[in-house]
Amino acid sequence: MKERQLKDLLYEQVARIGKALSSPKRLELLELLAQGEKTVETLTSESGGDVKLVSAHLRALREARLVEVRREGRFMVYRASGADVGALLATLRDVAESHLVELRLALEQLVDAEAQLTGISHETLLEQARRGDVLVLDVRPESEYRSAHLPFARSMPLDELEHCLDALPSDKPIVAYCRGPFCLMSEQAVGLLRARGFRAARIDDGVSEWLAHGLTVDSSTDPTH
Amino acid sequence: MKERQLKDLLYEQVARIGKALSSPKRLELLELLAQGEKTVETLTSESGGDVKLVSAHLRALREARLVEVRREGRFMVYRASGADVGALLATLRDVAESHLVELRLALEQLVDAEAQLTGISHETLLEQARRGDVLVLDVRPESEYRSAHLPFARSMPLDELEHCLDALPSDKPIVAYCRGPFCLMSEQAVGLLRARGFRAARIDDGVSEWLAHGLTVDSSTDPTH
DNA sequence: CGTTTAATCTAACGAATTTTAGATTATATG
DNA sequence: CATATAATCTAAAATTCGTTAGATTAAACG
Repeated sequence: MKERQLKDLLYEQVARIGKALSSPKRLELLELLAQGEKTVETLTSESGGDVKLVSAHLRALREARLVEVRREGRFMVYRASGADVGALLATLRDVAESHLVELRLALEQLVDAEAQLTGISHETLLEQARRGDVLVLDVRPESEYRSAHLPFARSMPLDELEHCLDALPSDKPIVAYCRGPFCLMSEQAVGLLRARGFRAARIDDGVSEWLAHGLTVDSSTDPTH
Repeated sequence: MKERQLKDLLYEQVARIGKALSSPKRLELLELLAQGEKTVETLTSESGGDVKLVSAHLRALREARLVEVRREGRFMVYRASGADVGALLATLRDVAESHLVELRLALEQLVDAEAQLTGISHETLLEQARRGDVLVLDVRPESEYRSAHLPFARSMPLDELEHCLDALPSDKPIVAYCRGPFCLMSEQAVGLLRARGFRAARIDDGVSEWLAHGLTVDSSTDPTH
Protein backbone atom coordinates (compact mmCIF):
# COMPACT_ATOMS: atom_id res chain seq x y z
CA MET A 1 0.00 0.00 0.00
CA LYS A 2 1.07 3.53 -0.73
CA GLU A 3 -0.06 5.00 2.57
CA ARG A 4 2.82 3.62 4.64
CA GLN A 5 5.41 4.79 2.11
CA LEU A 6 4.05 8.33 2.16
CA LYS A 7 3.90 8.38 5.94
CA ASP A 8 7.51 7.21 6.16
CA LEU A 9 8.44 10.01 3.80
CA LEU A 10 6.65 12.60 5.93
CA TYR A 11 8.24 11.51 9.19
CA GLU A 12 11.62 11.29 7.48
CA GLN A 13 11.36 14.95 6.53
CA VAL A 14 10.49 15.99 10.06
CA ALA A 15 13.36 13.83 11.31
CA ARG A 16 15.73 15.90 9.14
CA ILE A 17 15.00 18.82 11.45
CA GLY A 18 15.35 16.55 14.48
CA LYS A 19 18.74 15.32 13.24
CA ALA A 20 19.91 18.90 12.85
CA LEU A 21 18.98 19.47 16.49
CA SER A 22 20.70 16.30 17.72
CA SER A 23 24.22 17.66 18.10
CA PRO A 24 25.34 19.98 20.94
CA LYS A 25 27.62 21.94 18.61
CA ARG A 26 24.86 22.56 16.09
CA LEU A 27 22.52 23.71 18.85
CA GLU A 28 25.13 26.21 20.01
CA LEU A 29 25.62 27.49 16.46
CA LEU A 30 21.88 27.83 15.97
CA GLU A 31 21.56 29.75 19.22
CA LEU A 32 24.25 32.16 18.05
CA LEU A 33 22.56 32.55 14.68
CA ALA A 34 19.23 33.17 16.40
CA GLN A 35 20.83 36.40 17.69
CA GLY A 36 21.55 37.64 14.18
CA GLU A 37 23.61 36.84 11.10
CA LYS A 38 27.28 35.97 11.55
CA THR A 39 30.32 34.93 9.53
CA VAL A 40 31.90 31.49 9.90
CA GLU A 41 34.85 33.19 11.56
CA THR A 42 32.64 34.82 14.21
CA LEU A 43 30.71 31.61 14.78
CA THR A 44 33.96 29.71 15.22
CA SER A 45 35.44 32.08 17.78
CA GLU A 46 32.16 32.55 19.68
CA SER A 47 31.49 28.82 19.89
CA GLY A 48 35.14 28.05 20.57
CA GLY A 49 35.90 25.38 18.01
CA ASP A 50 37.66 24.58 14.77
CA VAL A 51 36.72 26.30 11.50
CA LYS A 52 36.56 23.07 9.52
CA LEU A 53 34.28 21.43 12.04
CA VAL A 54 32.05 24.49 12.32
CA SER A 55 31.82 24.59 8.53
CA ALA A 56 30.80 20.94 8.44
CA HIS A 57 28.07 21.50 11.02
CA LEU A 58 26.84 24.57 9.15
CA ARG A 59 26.56 22.37 6.07
CA ALA A 60 24.32 20.00 8.00
CA LEU A 61 22.17 22.90 9.19
CA ARG A 62 21.96 24.21 5.64
CA GLU A 63 20.82 20.82 4.37
CA ALA A 64 18.05 20.84 6.98
CA ARG A 65 17.12 24.32 5.71
CA LEU A 66 17.46 25.80 9.18
CA VAL A 67 20.14 28.27 8.07
CA GLU A 68 20.95 30.16 4.87
CA VAL A 69 24.16 31.73 3.56
CA ARG A 70 25.22 34.56 1.36
CA ARG A 71 28.70 35.57 0.30
CA GLU A 72 30.00 38.98 1.27
CA GLY A 73 33.46 39.61 -0.15
CA ARG A 74 35.51 36.72 1.09
CA PHE A 75 33.22 36.07 4.05
CA MET A 76 30.30 33.73 4.16
CA VAL A 77 27.47 35.23 6.18
CA TYR A 78 25.11 32.73 7.79
CA ARG A 79 21.67 33.47 9.16
CA ALA A 80 18.80 31.49 10.66
CA SER A 81 16.24 30.89 7.92
CA GLY A 82 13.38 32.30 9.98
CA ALA A 83 12.33 33.53 13.39
CA ASP A 84 10.62 30.18 13.96
CA VAL A 85 14.06 28.54 14.20
CA GLY A 86 14.89 30.47 17.36
CA ALA A 87 11.44 29.79 18.75
CA LEU A 88 11.84 26.06 18.07
CA LEU A 89 15.17 26.15 19.89
CA ALA A 90 13.51 27.85 22.84
CA THR A 91 10.72 25.27 23.10
CA LEU A 92 13.24 22.45 22.73
CA ARG A 93 15.22 23.90 25.62
CA ASP A 94 12.07 24.31 27.70
CA VAL A 95 11.16 20.66 27.20
CA ALA A 96 14.71 19.60 28.03
CA GLU A 97 14.67 21.76 31.15
CA SER A 98 11.38 20.38 32.42
CA HIS A 99 12.21 16.72 31.80
CA LEU A 100 15.95 16.38 32.44
CA VAL A 101 17.11 16.79 36.03
CA GLU A 102 20.71 16.88 34.85
CA LEU A 103 20.01 20.06 32.92
CA ARG A 104 18.34 21.79 35.84
CA LEU A 105 21.26 20.91 38.09
CA ALA A 106 23.83 22.21 35.61
CA LEU A 107 21.85 25.44 35.17
CA GLU A 108 21.78 25.97 38.92
CA GLN A 109 25.58 25.66 38.96
CA LEU A 110 25.87 28.12 36.13
CA VAL A 111 23.77 31.06 37.28
CA ASP A 112 23.71 32.74 40.63
CA ALA A 113 20.11 32.72 41.92
CA GLU A 114 20.87 36.04 43.65
CA ALA A 115 21.32 37.85 40.36
CA GLN A 116 18.05 36.55 38.95
CA LEU A 117 14.97 38.74 38.68
CA THR A 118 12.08 36.73 40.10
CA GLY A 119 8.34 36.90 40.40
CA ILE A 120 7.58 39.30 37.61
CA SER A 121 5.72 38.53 34.38
CA HIS A 122 6.84 39.44 30.87
CA GLU A 123 3.90 41.82 30.56
CA THR A 124 4.65 43.64 33.82
CA LEU A 125 8.32 44.07 32.91
CA LEU A 126 7.35 45.35 29.49
CA GLU A 127 4.96 47.88 31.03
CA GLN A 128 7.57 49.08 33.53
CA ALA A 129 10.12 49.44 30.73
CA ARG A 130 7.61 51.39 28.65
CA ARG A 131 6.96 53.80 31.49
CA GLY A 132 10.69 54.09 32.17
CA ASP A 133 10.45 52.66 35.69
CA VAL A 134 13.19 50.18 34.91
CA LEU A 135 16.06 50.26 32.42
CA VAL A 136 16.24 47.16 30.25
CA LEU A 137 19.84 46.63 29.17
CA ASP A 138 20.91 44.51 26.19
CA VAL A 139 24.49 43.45 26.96
CA ARG A 140 25.10 41.46 23.77
CA PRO A 141 27.42 42.72 21.01
CA GLU A 142 25.82 45.70 19.31
CA SER A 143 25.33 43.91 15.99
CA GLU A 144 23.00 41.47 17.72
CA TYR A 145 21.07 44.33 19.27
CA ARG A 146 20.67 45.89 15.85
CA SER A 147 19.34 42.65 14.45
CA ALA A 148 16.60 42.38 17.10
CA HIS A 149 16.12 43.37 20.72
CA LEU A 150 13.51 43.54 23.46
CA PRO A 151 11.17 46.53 23.33
CA PHE A 152 12.52 49.67 25.07
CA ALA A 153 15.93 48.05 25.62
CA ARG A 154 19.15 50.05 25.45
CA SER A 155 22.30 48.51 23.96
CA MET A 156 25.39 48.33 26.15
CA PRO A 157 27.70 45.46 25.22
CA LEU A 158 29.34 43.70 28.14
CA ASP A 159 32.88 44.68 27.17
CA GLU A 160 31.97 48.38 26.98
CA LEU A 161 29.90 48.35 30.12
CA GLU A 162 32.75 49.38 32.45
CA HIS A 163 33.50 52.51 30.40
CA CYS A 164 29.89 53.59 30.10
CA LEU A 165 28.68 53.40 33.67
CA ASP A 166 28.21 57.19 33.76
CA ALA A 167 25.42 56.88 31.21
CA LEU A 168 23.40 54.66 33.55
CA PRO A 169 20.87 55.92 36.08
CA SER A 170 21.77 55.13 39.69
CA ASP A 171 18.22 55.52 40.97
CA LYS A 172 16.42 53.18 38.58
CA PRO A 173 16.57 49.38 38.77
CA ILE A 174 18.41 47.86 35.80
CA VAL A 175 17.33 44.61 34.16
CA ALA A 176 20.02 42.98 31.99
CA TYR A 177 19.48 40.29 29.38
CA CYS A 178 21.64 38.55 26.79
CA ARG A 179 21.33 35.56 24.45
CA GLY A 180 19.14 33.41 26.65
CA PRO A 181 19.21 31.04 29.61
CA PHE A 182 22.55 29.44 28.66
CA CYS A 183 24.38 32.74 28.20
CA LEU A 184 26.41 34.26 31.00
CA MET A 185 26.88 37.80 29.74
CA SER A 186 23.93 39.26 31.65
CA GLU A 187 25.08 37.50 34.80
CA GLN A 188 28.54 39.06 34.50
CA ALA A 189 26.97 42.43 33.77
CA VAL A 190 24.86 42.21 36.93
CA GLY A 191 27.94 41.30 38.96
CA LEU A 192 29.79 44.35 37.67
CA LEU A 193 26.84 46.71 38.10
CA ARG A 194 26.11 45.57 41.64
CA ALA A 195 29.77 46.02 42.60
CA ARG A 196 29.46 49.64 41.51
CA GLY A 197 26.37 50.27 43.56
CA PHE A 198 23.67 49.88 40.91
CA ARG A 199 20.44 48.01 41.56
CA ALA A 200 20.64 45.33 38.89
CA ALA A 201 19.16 41.90 38.10
CA ARG A 202 19.14 39.64 35.07
CA ILE A 203 16.39 37.80 33.22
CA ASP A 204 16.81 34.44 31.48
CA ASP A 205 15.02 35.43 28.34
CA GLY A 206 16.65 36.54 25.13
CA VAL A 207 15.04 37.55 21.87
CA SER A 208 14.10 33.97 20.84
CA GLU A 209 12.48 33.20 24.20
CA TRP A 210 10.61 36.50 24.04
CA LEU A 211 9.29 35.61 20.59
CA ALA A 212 8.48 32.04 21.58
CA HIS A 213 6.19 33.43 24.30
CA GLY A 214 4.24 35.27 21.65
CA LEU A 215 5.67 38.72 22.34
CA THR A 216 7.16 41.12 19.81
CA VAL A 217 10.68 42.49 19.46
CA ASP A 218 12.15 45.61 17.86
CA SER A 219 15.02 46.01 15.43
CA SER A 220 17.46 48.72 14.34
CA THR A 221 16.23 51.56 16.48
CA ASP A 222 18.65 53.95 18.13
CA PRO A 223 20.82 51.77 20.41
CA THR A 224 21.49 54.53 22.98
CA HIS A 225 17.98 55.14 24.05
CA MET B 1 38.14 27.52 32.33
CA LYS B 2 35.01 25.93 33.69
CA GLU B 3 32.54 27.94 31.62
CA ARG B 4 33.02 26.02 28.37
CA GLN B 5 32.69 22.65 30.09
CA LEU B 6 29.41 23.67 31.69
CA LYS B 7 28.07 25.06 28.41
CA ASP B 8 28.97 21.82 26.63
CA LEU B 9 27.10 19.95 29.33
CA LEU B 10 24.01 22.15 28.89
CA TYR B 11 23.87 21.79 25.12
CA GLU B 12 24.54 18.06 25.45
CA GLN B 13 21.42 17.72 27.57
CA VAL B 14 19.28 19.62 25.07
CA ALA B 15 20.79 17.48 22.31
CA ARG B 16 19.49 14.38 24.11
CA ILE B 17 15.98 15.60 23.28
CA GLY B 18 17.09 16.44 19.74
CA LYS B 19 18.52 12.93 19.29
CA ALA B 20 15.24 11.43 20.42
CA LEU B 21 13.52 13.45 17.68
CA SER B 22 16.02 12.49 14.98
CA SER B 23 14.48 9.19 13.90
CA PRO B 24 11.30 8.88 11.79
CA LYS B 25 10.14 5.83 13.73
CA ARG B 26 10.53 7.54 17.08
CA LEU B 27 8.60 10.56 15.82
CA GLU B 28 5.77 8.31 14.74
CA LEU B 29 5.72 6.57 18.13
CA LEU B 30 5.73 9.91 19.93
CA GLU B 31 2.84 11.12 17.80
CA LEU B 32 0.84 8.02 18.71
CA LEU B 33 1.66 8.47 22.39
CA ALA B 34 0.63 12.11 22.19
CA GLN B 35 -2.91 10.79 21.55
CA GLY B 36 -2.91 8.87 24.82
CA GLU B 37 -1.22 5.97 26.59
CA LYS B 38 -0.72 2.74 24.68
CA THR B 39 0.82 -0.70 25.11
CA VAL B 40 3.86 -1.79 23.13
CA GLU B 41 1.61 -4.17 21.24
CA THR B 42 -0.72 -1.34 20.18
CA LEU B 43 2.18 0.91 19.26
CA THR B 44 3.69 -1.86 17.16
CA SER B 45 0.55 -2.59 15.19
CA GLU B 46 -0.39 1.07 14.75
CA SER B 47 3.08 2.04 13.56
CA GLY B 48 3.41 -1.11 11.51
CA GLY B 49 6.72 -2.51 12.60
CA ASP B 50 8.52 -5.12 14.64
CA VAL B 51 8.02 -5.43 18.42
CA LYS B 52 11.74 -5.68 19.15
CA LEU B 53 12.53 -2.59 17.14
CA VAL B 54 9.66 -0.60 18.65
CA SER B 55 10.83 -1.65 22.10
CA ALA B 56 14.36 -0.44 21.32
CA HIS B 57 13.07 2.94 20.15
CA LEU B 58 10.86 3.24 23.21
CA ARG B 59 13.96 2.65 25.31
CA ALA B 60 15.65 5.60 23.59
CA LEU B 61 12.60 7.78 24.20
CA ARG B 62 12.56 6.71 27.84
CA GLU B 63 16.23 7.62 28.23
CA ALA B 64 15.46 11.09 26.85
CA ARG B 65 12.64 11.27 29.44
CA LEU B 66 10.07 11.98 26.74
CA VAL B 67 8.00 8.91 27.63
CA GLU B 68 7.28 6.96 30.79
CA VAL B 69 6.11 3.38 31.39
CA ARG B 70 4.13 1.45 33.91
CA ARG B 71 3.38 -2.22 34.03
CA GLU B 72 -0.22 -3.41 33.86
CA GLY B 73 -0.48 -7.16 34.23
CA ARG B 74 1.72 -8.45 31.46
CA PHE B 75 1.45 -5.32 29.40
CA MET B 76 3.78 -2.34 29.49
CA VAL B 77 1.78 0.87 29.12
CA TYR B 78 3.71 3.81 27.67
CA ARG B 79 2.69 7.43 27.87
CA ALA B 80 4.19 10.78 26.86
CA SER B 81 5.76 12.34 29.93
CA GLY B 82 3.85 15.59 29.52
CA ALA B 83 1.58 17.60 27.26
CA ASP B 84 4.62 19.67 26.26
CA VAL B 85 5.94 16.63 24.34
CA GLY B 86 3.04 16.75 21.91
CA ALA B 87 3.35 20.51 21.62
CA LEU B 88 7.08 20.19 20.85
CA LEU B 89 6.25 17.66 18.17
CA ALA B 90 3.71 20.05 16.68
CA THR B 91 6.15 22.97 16.52
CA LEU B 92 8.84 20.69 15.09
CA ARG B 93 6.44 19.67 12.35
CA ASP B 94 5.46 23.27 11.71
CA VAL B 95 9.11 24.27 11.25
CA ALA B 96 9.69 21.29 8.98
CA GLU B 97 6.62 22.18 6.96
CA SER B 98 7.60 25.79 6.47
CA HIS B 99 11.24 25.09 5.53
CA LEU B 100 11.19 21.81 3.62
CA VAL B 101 9.56 21.86 0.21
CA GLU B 102 9.74 18.07 0.07
CA LEU B 103 7.42 17.85 3.05
CA ARG B 104 4.87 20.25 1.61
CA LEU B 105 4.82 18.32 -1.65
CA ALA B 106 4.34 14.98 0.11
CA LEU B 107 1.52 16.45 2.20
CA GLU B 108 -0.25 17.69 -0.90
CA GLN B 109 -0.11 14.17 -2.31
CA LEU B 110 -1.49 12.74 0.90
CA VAL B 111 -4.56 14.85 1.55
CA ASP B 112 -7.27 15.88 -0.83
CA ALA B 113 -7.54 19.68 -0.80
CA GLU B 114 -11.27 19.27 -1.50
CA ALA B 115 -11.88 17.61 1.85
CA GLN B 116 -10.07 20.34 3.76
CA LEU B 117 -11.93 22.98 5.76
CA THR B 118 -10.41 26.33 4.83
CA GLY B 119 -10.56 29.94 5.87
CA ILE B 120 -11.85 29.55 9.39
CA SER B 121 -9.94 30.30 12.60
CA HIS B 122 -9.66 28.01 15.61
CA GLU B 123 -11.69 30.48 17.65
CA THR B 124 -14.53 30.70 15.13
CA LEU B 125 -14.77 26.93 14.84
CA LEU B 126 -14.79 26.61 18.61
CA GLU B 127 -17.61 29.15 18.88
CA GLN B 128 -19.67 27.43 16.19
CA ALA B 129 -19.14 24.07 17.91
CA ARG B 130 -20.19 25.59 21.25
CA ARG B 131 -23.39 26.93 19.74
CA GLY B 132 -24.03 23.62 17.99
CA ASP B 133 -23.87 25.14 14.50
CA VAL B 134 -21.38 22.48 13.44
CA LEU B 135 -20.74 18.97 14.71
CA VAL B 136 -17.09 18.34 15.55
CA LEU B 137 -16.34 14.65 15.12
CA ASP B 138 -13.38 12.84 16.70
CA VAL B 139 -12.78 9.80 14.47
CA ARG B 140 -9.85 8.35 16.43
CA PRO B 141 -10.21 5.16 18.50
CA GLU B 142 -12.39 5.86 21.50
CA SER B 143 -9.56 5.39 24.02
CA GLU B 144 -7.77 8.34 22.48
CA TYR B 145 -10.93 10.44 22.69
CA ARG B 146 -11.21 9.57 26.37
CA SER B 147 -7.63 10.63 26.98
CA ALA B 148 -8.16 14.09 25.46
CA HIS B 149 -10.30 15.64 22.75
CA LEU B 150 -11.28 18.98 21.27
CA PRO B 151 -13.98 20.90 23.14
CA PHE B 152 -17.58 19.95 22.19
CA ALA B 153 -16.34 17.05 20.03
CA ARG B 154 -18.27 13.82 19.74
CA SER B 155 -16.46 10.49 19.50
CA MET B 156 -17.15 8.31 16.49
CA PRO B 157 -14.22 6.06 15.60
CA LEU B 158 -13.60 5.61 11.88
CA ASP B 159 -14.33 1.87 11.88
CA GLU B 160 -17.71 2.37 13.58
CA LEU B 161 -18.69 5.35 11.46
CA GLU B 162 -20.51 3.36 8.81
CA HIS B 163 -22.83 1.71 11.37
CA CYS B 164 -23.60 4.93 13.22
CA LEU B 165 -24.57 7.25 10.42
CA ASP B 166 -28.15 7.42 11.76
CA ALA B 167 -26.90 9.25 14.82
CA LEU B 168 -25.52 12.08 12.71
CA PRO B 169 -27.46 15.19 11.72
CA SER B 170 -27.95 15.58 7.98
CA ASP B 171 -28.64 19.32 8.18
CA LYS B 172 -25.54 20.43 10.10
CA PRO B 173 -22.03 20.64 8.65
CA ILE B 174 -19.69 18.06 10.14
CA VAL B 175 -16.03 18.80 10.89
CA ALA B 176 -13.87 15.72 11.38
CA TYR B 177 -10.41 15.58 12.98
CA CYS B 178 -7.99 12.84 13.97
CA ARG B 179 -4.38 12.59 15.15
CA GLY B 180 -3.01 15.54 13.25
CA PRO B 181 -1.78 16.63 9.82
CA PHE B 182 -0.09 13.31 9.03
CA CYS B 183 -3.10 11.20 9.90
CA LEU B 184 -5.56 10.06 7.25
CA MET B 185 -8.48 8.93 9.38
CA SER B 186 -10.39 12.21 9.14
CA GLU B 187 -9.85 12.28 5.39
CA GLN B 188 -11.34 8.81 5.01
CA ALA B 189 -14.22 9.78 7.29
CA VAL B 190 -14.99 12.83 5.14
CA GLY B 191 -14.92 10.65 2.02
CA LEU B 192 -17.44 8.25 3.53
CA LEU B 193 -19.69 10.99 4.92
CA ARG B 194 -19.79 12.92 1.67
CA ALA B 195 -20.65 9.76 -0.26
CA ARG B 196 -23.67 9.39 2.01
CA GLY B 197 -24.85 12.93 1.43
CA PHE B 198 -23.51 14.63 4.54
CA ARG B 199 -21.85 18.03 4.43
CA ALA B 200 -18.41 17.19 5.85
CA ALA B 201 -14.87 18.58 5.91
CA ARG B 202 -11.71 17.81 7.87
CA ILE B 203 -9.26 19.94 9.79
CA ASP B 204 -5.53 19.24 10.09
CA ASP B 205 -5.33 19.82 13.80
CA GLY B 206 -5.35 17.14 16.44
CA VAL B 207 -5.17 17.52 20.18
CA SER B 208 -1.42 18.35 20.24
CA GLU B 209 -1.75 21.04 17.58
CA TRP B 210 -4.75 22.48 19.42
CA LEU B 211 -2.70 22.65 22.62
CA ALA B 212 0.36 24.03 20.85
CA HIS B 213 -1.78 26.96 19.68
CA GLY B 214 -2.55 27.80 23.29
CA LEU B 215 -6.08 26.38 23.30
CA THR B 216 -7.55 23.96 25.82
CA VAL B 217 -8.84 20.42 25.41
CA ASP B 218 -11.29 18.27 27.35
CA SER B 219 -10.98 14.75 28.65
CA SER B 220 -13.22 11.86 29.69
CA THR B 221 -16.59 13.48 29.14
CA ASP B 222 -19.48 11.54 27.65
CA PRO B 223 -18.29 10.44 24.19
CA THR B 224 -21.75 10.42 22.62
CA HIS B 225 -22.52 14.05 23.08
C1' DC C 1 4.62 -25.72 38.31
C1' DG C 2 5.11 -25.72 33.40
C1' DT C 3 3.34 -22.93 29.50
C1' DT C 4 1.94 -18.88 27.11
C1' DT C 5 2.14 -14.04 26.39
C1' DA C 6 4.32 -9.40 26.43
C1' DA C 7 8.24 -7.25 26.29
C1' DT C 8 13.09 -6.49 27.27
C1' DC C 9 18.05 -7.43 27.15
C1' DT C 10 22.36 -8.71 24.86
C1' DA C 11 25.33 -9.22 21.12
C1' DA C 12 26.53 -8.41 16.49
C1' DC C 13 26.63 -6.46 11.93
C1' DG C 14 26.24 -2.76 8.79
C1' DA C 15 25.04 2.07 7.98
C1' DA C 16 25.45 6.72 9.16
C1' DT C 17 27.82 10.59 11.79
C1' DT C 18 31.44 13.12 13.87
C1' DT C 19 35.84 14.54 13.74
C1' DT C 20 40.44 15.40 11.77
C1' DA C 21 43.75 16.44 8.13
C1' DG C 22 45.07 17.68 3.49
C1' DA C 23 43.84 19.59 -0.93
C1' DT C 24 40.98 23.08 -3.22
C1' DT C 25 38.05 27.15 -4.45
C1' DA C 26 36.83 31.99 -4.44
C1' DT C 27 37.75 36.55 -3.38
C1' DA C 28 40.52 40.49 -2.21
C1' DT C 29 45.01 42.80 -1.99
C1' DG C 30 49.64 44.51 -2.91
C1' DC D 1 49.69 37.95 -11.27
C1' DA D 2 51.38 36.06 -6.99
C1' DT D 3 49.82 35.89 -2.28
C1' DA D 4 46.89 35.89 1.68
C1' DT D 5 42.45 35.06 3.56
C1' DA D 6 37.92 32.73 4.36
C1' DA D 7 35.82 28.87 3.86
C1' DT D 8 34.64 24.57 1.60
C1' DC D 9 35.37 19.93 -0.25
C1' DT D 10 37.15 15.26 -0.01
C1' DA D 11 38.80 11.28 2.17
C1' DA D 12 39.85 8.50 6.09
C1' DA D 13 39.57 7.17 11.09
C1' DA D 14 36.80 6.92 15.16
C1' DT D 15 32.41 6.69 16.98
C1' DT D 16 27.65 6.18 17.35
C1' DC D 17 23.22 4.40 15.81
C1' DG D 18 19.70 1.36 13.71
C1' DT D 19 18.40 -3.07 12.93
C1' DT D 20 18.07 -8.00 13.50
C1' DA D 21 18.17 -12.39 15.88
C1' DG D 22 18.60 -15.25 19.96
C1' DA D 23 18.33 -15.60 24.91
C1' DT D 24 15.89 -13.87 29.04
C1' DT D 25 12.54 -11.87 32.34
C1' DA D 26 8.01 -11.17 34.41
C1' DA D 27 3.32 -11.93 34.94
C1' DA D 28 -0.87 -14.70 34.03
C1' DC D 29 -3.22 -18.98 33.30
C1' DG D 30 -4.54 -23.71 33.29
